[in-house]
Order: sequence, then C-alpha cells, then structure tokens
Amino acid sequence: MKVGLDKKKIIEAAADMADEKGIANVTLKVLAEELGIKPPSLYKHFSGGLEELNKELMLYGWRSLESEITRAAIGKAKDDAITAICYAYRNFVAKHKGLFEAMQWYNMYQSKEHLQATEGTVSILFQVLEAYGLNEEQKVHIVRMLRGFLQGFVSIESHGGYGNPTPLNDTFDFALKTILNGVRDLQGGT
Amino acid sequence: MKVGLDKKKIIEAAADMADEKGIANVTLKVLAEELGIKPPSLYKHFSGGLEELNKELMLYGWRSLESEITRAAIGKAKDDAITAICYAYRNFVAKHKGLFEAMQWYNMYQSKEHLQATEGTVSILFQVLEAYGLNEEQKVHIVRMLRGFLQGFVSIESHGGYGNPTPLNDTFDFALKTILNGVRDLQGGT
DNA sequence: TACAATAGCTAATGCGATTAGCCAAAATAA
DNA sequence: TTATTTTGGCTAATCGCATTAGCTATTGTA
Repeated sequence: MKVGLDKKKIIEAAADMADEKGIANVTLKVLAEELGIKPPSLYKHFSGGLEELNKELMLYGWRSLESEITRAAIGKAKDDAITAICYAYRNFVAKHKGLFEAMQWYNMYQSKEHLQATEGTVSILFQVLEAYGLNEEQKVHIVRMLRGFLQGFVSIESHGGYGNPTPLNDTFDFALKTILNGVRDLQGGT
Repeated sequence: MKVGLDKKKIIEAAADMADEKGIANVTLKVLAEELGIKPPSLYKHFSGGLEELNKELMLYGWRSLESEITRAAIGKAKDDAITAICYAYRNFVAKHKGLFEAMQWYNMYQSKEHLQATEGTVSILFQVLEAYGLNEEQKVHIVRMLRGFLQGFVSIESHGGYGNPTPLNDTFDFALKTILNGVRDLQGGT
C-alpha cells in the first residue's frame, strides 16, 4: 500500500496505455491493474472518475503538443517555422495516436476547457505569423486553415483513412506549400 | 407489440438522436425507449448490439453525405463544383453534428469498413478533378488535402473550437480559394 | 389451415464505474 | 517523541447499461 502515485504519474500511464491500445481501452479497471492498485483507489486522485481522467488526458496532450511545437520552432522564422511546426504536430500524433484521440474525443463534451487547452498552440502560430506583416483577420484565416488541415490530415492518416499508395509525406509537403503560397498571396494583395 | 420497425427506421432514429444529444448519449436503453420497445428487442435487428449500431450509423452517415455532395455538384464543373461540394460537406456536418461524430468516431476501430464508406465521397472528388488535366498523383494530393482540411475544419467548427469572432464563412472561403489556387499552380507547372 | 420465422417481451447475468466506509502509513503539530 | 490529521490504499456493495436466455404472440407462407 501507499505506492507512490500522483496525478501526473497516473496520467502518463494512462497516456501510454492509450497510445498502445487506444483510448477506448483505457478503463479504470485496467489502468488500476497496470498501476498495481484497485479501481476505487483512483478516485483518491480523480474524484471525478473516468470523465475527469479523460479531461486531464486531453489537457496533458495539448500541453505536450504545445511544448513539442515550441521546441520545433526554435531558431526558425516564417515558412521554415511554420513547416517545422506542422511536422512537429504530425510527428506528435504519429507517436501519440491514443493521446490524440483523447485530445479530440474530449472536445465533444467540454468546449470551454478545450478552447483553453488549444490556446497555447494557437498562439504560437500567431506569433510566427507576425513576421509576415498581415493584418489580424488574415492571420486568423491562416491559423484556422492550418489548424483545420492539420487536425483533419493527421486524423485521417493516423486511422489509415488514406488508402492510395502515394506517399503521405508528399501530400503533406504539397499541402504546406499550398498554404504557404496562400500566405504569400495575402502579402502581395491588400 | 410488433411495432413496424426495421433496420433503416432504427438507424434513422439513432441518427436523429445523435444529432440532438450527441453520439455518446445514444444508448440502447434510451434508443429503445424512443422507439417504444425494450432494449433486448434491438438485438433482433442488430445482433452485434451497440457496436453494430454504431457501425451502421457510420455507414449511413457516409452514404448520406455522399448523396448530398453528389446533388450539390450536379451541373457544375471545376472550381464551382469543388466549392459546391465543400459547402455541401460543411452544411451536412452543421446539420448532422452527432452523425458526423459517429462517422469519425467509428473510424478509430474499423479502418477497413471506414475506408469503403468514404470511397464514394472520395471518388466524386476525383471525378470533378478530371476536368483539370492533372496527373494521378496530383489528383491524389488535392483530394487528400481537401479531405484533410474539410474534416478538420468542420470538426473544429462544430465543436466551437474556433474562438475568434471573425466569421467562419470568410475563413472557409479563403481556404477554398487557397486550395483552388494550388490546383491552378499544378496545371501551370509540372 | 398448419407452421416456420419474426419481433417483441421478461428475467437473469455480466461487467465496468462508482460510492461507502474502513484502516494503516505518512506527515504534521504539540 | 508522541498525538493527530491527512492521505492513499482497500473491501464490500450498488448502479446502470449492455447483453444473453428463453418465452410467446403475431405474421406471413406452404
């Protein structure tokens, strides 16, 4: 008894488990088993039960993604920075399929908290866009488009939804180029 | 007894219920209640239980989307057709939030069937792209990019994930224009 | 008109989440 | 050091929904 557990360790264990078996298979029963405790004990750390655990998983995922993205953008600017960020996002999801499920899945319920969770990632994109001299609205469009594309692409990719044998890297590069062209056009016009 | 129920009616009821209360709240218990029968009776139509129901919901959703998209593209070509299709997709999800959840959610489990389900929608996009004189690989990139963007954008939009007050229509238009520019560039280059 | 299949029902089971309440270890206060 | 409170674990019991077993009336058909 008194295994040295805390919220953080439990969440990390749950995240690993989600990546291995899928978020739907992360149950309190099996998580407790993995941690060497009994299910009711988990309520000492998560009084809100499974729902709270999932919420924490969602938050943990966005925090992790944000830190990966931040690291990826260090020392880069403009197109290079955006490209690096997008690849970091994609690689993160490739490595954390289950956690990414949690990050998306939970947004179906709690849009407020989800909004806050994604804030960090969004603001990094905004910062990088500063360098292009766009107006606020233009930046909003670019960020939204990037978020939409990234989320959809990696979601489909990670579930094997793209059947064609053409390399996905090529499509990803093409799409980034296309979006970056869009940024360039905005600079030219207006 | 012997309420005139069949698979189709049950799925439609489940879809409506998903749109109203979210897919997570479509339980056999409440669905049966809604239909005026008892939960075990549902097994006469879905021997696979809840899982089969969800799979059918996913298939039904993709079929419905495909038909909406097909209708939207009638009499249109090139950019007009693509734009119409994308708007049809977006409007479909706006009207069928819960069903769309099912369409996505289920793909976490059954990638084979999901792949088949999306086939129709994908092939419509390919057909429209015929008019541009692109090679196969180029078409694949465009279709993938469109799918990625559409799925991500509407998913974020439908969960209220875009916080900024800037109208989402404007972003959607901007993104479509950007992607269509990408198509144009492919035609010029090669 | 018999009879097989269908579509419903009730009763019972299973399983995971959750709650209630107990207890020892650890941390803190006297 | 000792008393006390908090913490984090446990067992036992409950709840809720999915699911299974087995019964029966209706329906449609030979």
